[in-house]
Amino acid sequence: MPRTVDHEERRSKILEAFMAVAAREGLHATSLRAVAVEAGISLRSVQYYFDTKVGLMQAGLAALENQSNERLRTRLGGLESSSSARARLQALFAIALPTDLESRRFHLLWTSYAMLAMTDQVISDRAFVDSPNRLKKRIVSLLEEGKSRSEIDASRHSEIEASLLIALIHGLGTAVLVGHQTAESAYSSFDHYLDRLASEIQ
Amino acid sequence: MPRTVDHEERRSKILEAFMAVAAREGLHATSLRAVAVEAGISLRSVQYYFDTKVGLMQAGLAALENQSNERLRTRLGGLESSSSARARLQALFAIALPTDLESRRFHLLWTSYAMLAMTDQVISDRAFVDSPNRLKKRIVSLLEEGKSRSEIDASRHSEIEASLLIALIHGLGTAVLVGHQTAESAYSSFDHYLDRLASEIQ
DNA sequence: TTTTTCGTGGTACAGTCGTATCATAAAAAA
DNA sequence: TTTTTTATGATACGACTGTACCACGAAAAA
Repeated sequence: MPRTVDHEERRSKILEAFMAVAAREGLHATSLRAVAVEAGISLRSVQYYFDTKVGLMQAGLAALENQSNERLRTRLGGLESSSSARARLQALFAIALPTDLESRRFHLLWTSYAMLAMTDQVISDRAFVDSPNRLKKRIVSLLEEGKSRSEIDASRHSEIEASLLIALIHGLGTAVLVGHQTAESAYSSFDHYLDRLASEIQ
Repeated sequence: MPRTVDHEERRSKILEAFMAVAAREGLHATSLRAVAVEAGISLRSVQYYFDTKVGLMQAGLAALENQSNERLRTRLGGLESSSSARARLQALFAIALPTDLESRRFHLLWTSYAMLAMTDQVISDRAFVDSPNRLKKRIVSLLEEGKSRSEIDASRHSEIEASLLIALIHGLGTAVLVGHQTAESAYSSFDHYLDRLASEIQ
């Protein structure tokens, strides 16, 4: 068998092209031909490595979340459990806020996938539940650690606070993405929120 | 001139069909023919009242926001300035949370439009900035009123708090829409948030 | 009554899409 | 060396899509 090509390498190259096109033209307007051109290969090759378009889109979502997890892991790993809970939440926010190209891409595409999943049941994989669950657990343990160090009031309900934080981060991200807020005002708002989260209940 | 038909009535009928199809099939998969079938008219008539597809989509966004504003106005008008700030924020949240069909439709389509606007500049009208501005002003004045009644600590920055509230409402809405949270947990989380918003700073 | 304009139906056109098919070069297996 | 398998190219097909065009009934205007 002449396996002179690395399938995994080809697939990730195509997926990278897919995400690039999707971020530029929109997820709905991403054709197999455009992906092929972006990757510098023929349409047939895209078909070869991802049988159908649905397959490519599912793999695209998985790749998007993998990339995001990786990004979170590397950029947050440096100060994991060494810094304060507040510093780590600020770092998390800085990573998540769609300011640079990669986070913009993630926010845009993830939300597009989410809306797509509401009408096309083909997408609603476990990819949409695994990754957010992981993030929530991470934040919960972060809050618990903060409590144990008295950085966060112990009466806070970590599960609820984590849900609030995720929702807030996503909401501020969307606001920045569509231009309702500047990144600076979002940072400032989030800081206000953290002030209140850390402070004692009256 | 035989103007036996009410243009405005025809247009709103078509727009209603458009939103129904878009909510069911997805904004990206909404064809003029599908809208025509949904409205019970011919493709030609859709073309007649909305020259181009772009025109229909722009009018669709405007109709969506009008409908949402109307909904907010009528359902919130009853307790405007008579109830507490907290009660009004809870009512606002109940209206915005995508639980019933209409709010689900709004959240899904508005977010779809927002993502679409990131790649297609045809959509980025002032529709995307007018309506959110109006909502923010409404919340700001609501908070100011709450301050004047000592329901909300006077040291709160109303602009920032309004931004946080909008982001949180949107974020929780998305979480409920995609199934990351139940409506009940979202209500509970929002209540926790209001607790902290109302309480004194330590 | 004649003329003009409005509203609508039917349909054709050019383009794009995902998918399937056929051929073929290259490399491993025999 | 012969055979088989892998990877890729080129291309065709049917099903859409938005848009344009033509015709015609009806009702207002003349």
